[in-house]
Amino acid sequence: MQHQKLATIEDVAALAGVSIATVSRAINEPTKVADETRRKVTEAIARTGYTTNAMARSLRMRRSNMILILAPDVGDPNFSNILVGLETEASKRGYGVLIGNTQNDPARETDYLRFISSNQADGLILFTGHLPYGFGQDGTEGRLPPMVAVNEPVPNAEVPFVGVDNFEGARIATEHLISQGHRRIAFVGRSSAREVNRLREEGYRRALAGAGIAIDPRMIIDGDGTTESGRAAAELMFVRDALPTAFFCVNDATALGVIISLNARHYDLPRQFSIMGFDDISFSSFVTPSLTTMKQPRHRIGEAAMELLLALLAGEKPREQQVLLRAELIVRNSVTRVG
Amino acid sequence: MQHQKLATIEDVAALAGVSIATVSRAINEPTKVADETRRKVTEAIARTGYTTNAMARSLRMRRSNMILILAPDVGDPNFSNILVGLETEASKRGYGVLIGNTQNDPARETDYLRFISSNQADGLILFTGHLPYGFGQDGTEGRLPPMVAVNEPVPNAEVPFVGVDNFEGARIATEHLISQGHRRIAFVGRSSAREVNRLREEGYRRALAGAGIAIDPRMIIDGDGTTESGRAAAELMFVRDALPTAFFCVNDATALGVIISLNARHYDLPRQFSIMGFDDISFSSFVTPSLTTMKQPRHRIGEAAMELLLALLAGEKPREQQVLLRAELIVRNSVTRVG
DNA sequence: TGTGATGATGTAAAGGTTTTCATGATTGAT
DNA sequence: ATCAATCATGAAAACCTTTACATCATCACA
Repeated sequence: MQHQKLATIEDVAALAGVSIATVSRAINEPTKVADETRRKVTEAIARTGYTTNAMARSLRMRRSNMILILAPDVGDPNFSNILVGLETEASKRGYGVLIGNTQNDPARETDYLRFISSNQADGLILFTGHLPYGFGQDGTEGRLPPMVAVNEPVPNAEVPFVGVDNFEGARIATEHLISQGHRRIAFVGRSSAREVNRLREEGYRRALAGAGIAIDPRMIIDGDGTTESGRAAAELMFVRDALPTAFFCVNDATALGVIISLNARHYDLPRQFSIMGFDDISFSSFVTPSLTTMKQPRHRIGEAAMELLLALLAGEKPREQQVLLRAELIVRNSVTRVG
Repeated sequence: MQHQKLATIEDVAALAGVSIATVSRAINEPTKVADETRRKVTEAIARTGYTTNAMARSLRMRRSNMILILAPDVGDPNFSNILVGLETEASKRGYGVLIGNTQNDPARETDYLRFISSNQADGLILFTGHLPYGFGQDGTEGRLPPMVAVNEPVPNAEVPFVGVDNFEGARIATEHLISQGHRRIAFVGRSSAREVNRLREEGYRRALAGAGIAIDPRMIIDGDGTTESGRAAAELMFVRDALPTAFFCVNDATALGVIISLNARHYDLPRQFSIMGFDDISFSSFVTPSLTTMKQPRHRIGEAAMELLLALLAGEKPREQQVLLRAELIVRNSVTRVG
């Protein structure tokens, strides 16, 4: 390009009057070179404006110091906040992050593997909940790079997972509703296909059982986690004519749907119904009534995941197969005392 | 690492019984090699599972096929949706995207330059609104890589800009309010420091002027674009006792603040006040009343920016210094007819 | 048949590092 | 004074490509 030719290690060596090997050592293992020599090299580097060519370095070292992040939807706000944590930690350790938006398209997933197989990335962070399509096929078998799953665990695979403790979080959320006097508590968002939903339902059940409250199957409504599914679920409850005093929703998006439905029916919230969410996404504090919810420590999840991946990369064995971080109860206005 | 040794071009050449030069050509300029030879090479590649080593390739070609994206806040939802467009277009053209979260920290900005100076990235997308701190200093002067600014133009620099047409969008928004019978229209979010705010205010003024409505300086309120600033602005109007019938807010976050303030004062929206936003961020459709706003074509902005950068990279001269995309009026419930 | 052009392939250099191994110098111990 | 150990440095190989240049065969045309 228009780049004028950059200084190479040879230019530095010439200017400092030493060999390129010495320059390399002065940069990477400063203790192994004499003080005086190091001084000369340092000065020569400053004078030439030398920066080491990452490509040559990666070629030689067989590692790129890059991490590939594979996510089904980069636009998802839940993703982007974790990304901040991932990026922060990576950058701190001298790694760069490469991002791949798969849209759940197998072709794109496969396509991104070239970054791995061509040595452009040393490790992999998976938001997809499954191994990239194309792994474990033909010759690539067994050449899986170090990787860590975030957000969504990878079933049937030895991939360490970092995420929020959904079971425990859901239990705490439900217990909060119980502590406010609620006995008829709906769970909105049952889905056997989604591990996250399953775990949150488990936590809900555990809390009810712990309080000696019998579980009413009519209080458990299917849902896929979208706002629309929350709206539909609330409507369904009116049809069934089995009304709770509180809705525990599998996530904030679902809770929003429930609120929209109840507002449309002109109920006075939270006086007539309490709503509890999970995730604490950005608009949860702005909706009316503002949403009481469980906050995911997204930044820390990102940091922890990257930390784990870099440890793996350094050859350490993971001590645990999963790292679960605690969700935090955020009390706002959508839950109120009853009875 | 645990990676077993990968096949190199030499393995392929040996298996196909040709030289490595021929293999390289078969891959990169297939027409330049005989049909029969190409067939043999293709088969050998399949058999060995060969993928070309990107590092060696980049080293030799002096280009990495990577784009660095520098953003002050990767968690910002406005950013992440543009990112999807950037990524889509890049990926389609065989480029990868590297992301750098600067948090407006000069040290981090400088740090990310190593990706450029070490040849790890060929071009730069800037969300920061200014050249990275450290550019144009000392020796690096004049070694600016191809770059494109997005979201926020870079003042006093020859950096092509891709973004929404703020002036025109604000004009359309204000005209919409006028078409609904509004005459007393406030502008919330004046800021001389922010180019975006300045342009939107310009559009607002033009629309009023076009309709022959005199501008009342009490109707123009300062604000930095945050939700809190919107709330404060609305409160200020009550103090001043100079009330409009409609608020045109510099962005949706500000509009949200205005809505929160009006709701808290128990006004019936939109009957008593109309509110118009700008941006169409995710929760705008969920707030009550749902927000009438101007939608930024974020995906297309991303695509257009990447397209432009890749053209620059290919040596083309940009035809225009800026590419402005039209915002689209999204009519929801927060604006109603008056008078 | 001879000549020049065209086409397919191979040889080798270049790209910029890191690192092994060798070399000499210096130090410390005997 | 001798020998071994340590230390600082340099020469050169290796990492894996792409590509300029050379070679050789083939073909068309005179």
